[in-house]
Amino acid sequence: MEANGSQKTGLGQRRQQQILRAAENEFEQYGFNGARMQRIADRAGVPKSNVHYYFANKSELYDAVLVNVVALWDQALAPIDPDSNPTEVLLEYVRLKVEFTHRYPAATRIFALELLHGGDKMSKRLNRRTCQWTHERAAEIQRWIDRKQILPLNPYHLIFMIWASTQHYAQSETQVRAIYRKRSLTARDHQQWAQSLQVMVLRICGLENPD
Amino acid sequence: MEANGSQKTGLGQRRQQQILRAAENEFEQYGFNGARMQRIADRAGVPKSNVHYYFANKSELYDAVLVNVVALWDQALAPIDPDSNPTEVLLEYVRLKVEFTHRYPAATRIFALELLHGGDKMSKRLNRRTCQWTHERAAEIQRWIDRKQILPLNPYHLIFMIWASTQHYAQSETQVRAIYRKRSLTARDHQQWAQSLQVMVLRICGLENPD
DNA sequence: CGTAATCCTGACTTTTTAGTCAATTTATAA
DNA sequence: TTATAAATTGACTAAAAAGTCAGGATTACG
Repeated sequence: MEANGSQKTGLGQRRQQQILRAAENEFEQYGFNGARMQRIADRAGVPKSNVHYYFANKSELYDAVLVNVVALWDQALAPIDPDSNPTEVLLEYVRLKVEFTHRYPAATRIFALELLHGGDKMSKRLNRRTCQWTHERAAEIQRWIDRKQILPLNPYHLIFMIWASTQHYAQSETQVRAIYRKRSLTARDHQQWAQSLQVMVLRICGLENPD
Repeated sequence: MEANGSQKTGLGQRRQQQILRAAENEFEQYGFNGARMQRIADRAGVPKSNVHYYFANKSELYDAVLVNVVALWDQALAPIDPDSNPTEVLLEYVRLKVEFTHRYPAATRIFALELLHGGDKMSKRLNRRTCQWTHERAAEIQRWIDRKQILPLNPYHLIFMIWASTQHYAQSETQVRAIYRKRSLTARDHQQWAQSLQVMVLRICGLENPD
């Protein structure tokens, strides 16, 4: 009768995933407090009690969604070859970050919502990883500055600027759409945004070669 | 008995403001759905029924809060002398925007929350004003480019980058604090952020004079 | 004063929503 | 085939929150 990790059939697993996806959309759109168990059930096409069969309560369901979100973020932090030169690293990172935002808008928005609400429910683990990643990256940037490979600047501020900007199309999509008078933002819109951001970052670092 | 705009005494007006401020904090912290009328009453130090005396229901109270937020935003959009040169305009705008974010964190976060939720409740009026302002500013930037006063770039993207970055300290305060290992962000933190952003924007536009 | 308008409030009702449970169906595997 | 576990579900309960209201207190003002 219990559900906690004791699914035997693949069918149960699939149903659980189906509910999880429905929940992700609901939480993205309404946030934790605005989300309704009934609507999540409706989205998943199952009765509400079936949702409770797999997830004891709303918090547990939200936590399960956050696990996915956090896993995605971990992945987004992962790469970047330390042997590359500053230009390559920066271009690649901006491109990846914009692509991520475009590909996982739900995860991006849920993350943003969590931060706005103080990130209490966000796992401590992610926080530690993010901080560590940031300090390492900042140190790397500082090394570039020391070696005169890029213009001097506050490394943390460069990282913040990239984060803030890359997420902008997801976080403020409404505003951007209103200004462009568009119903939705296409892959092309995101590509152009990525390109502009790349140019900006290179100019900030004095890396643009004007040919 | 009715309250709608029929206050005679200044005392009633003051009480209404007091409730409005309490509501602003509550909505900032919990969002519309997470906000509780009881907690708003507690914050304001009055019984719940007194809140209902001034605001018929939660939505009406939220709308009243949004009116203030929108008014602040209007104000933030207002200035900028068209006769100034690009450098002056950009420096001043970045400084103003960061200062605004620091001075009115509640308004900034409520606005961000609204955008994340699609901005349905945000007045159409603000939207039109914002769009108009943006198009005017973009045209102005385009003129600078045409006259070779600044390097070529997508004017809208420059505006988005400034918006996204200037708001970052309010929207992702949790993350920034975690990285800096600080309990709160001071005026000094914001000043330094403003300065960094100013340098970045100037470099993006090719306006930095390295003396 | 007096009285009328405004303001205030505790106790209440209503609505919404999360969460439970017993009964039933469906799948699994000996 | 049949015993057992897993999955499903409608009808229910409990809790939380919004919202109402009658009557009391306070204030403005002639």
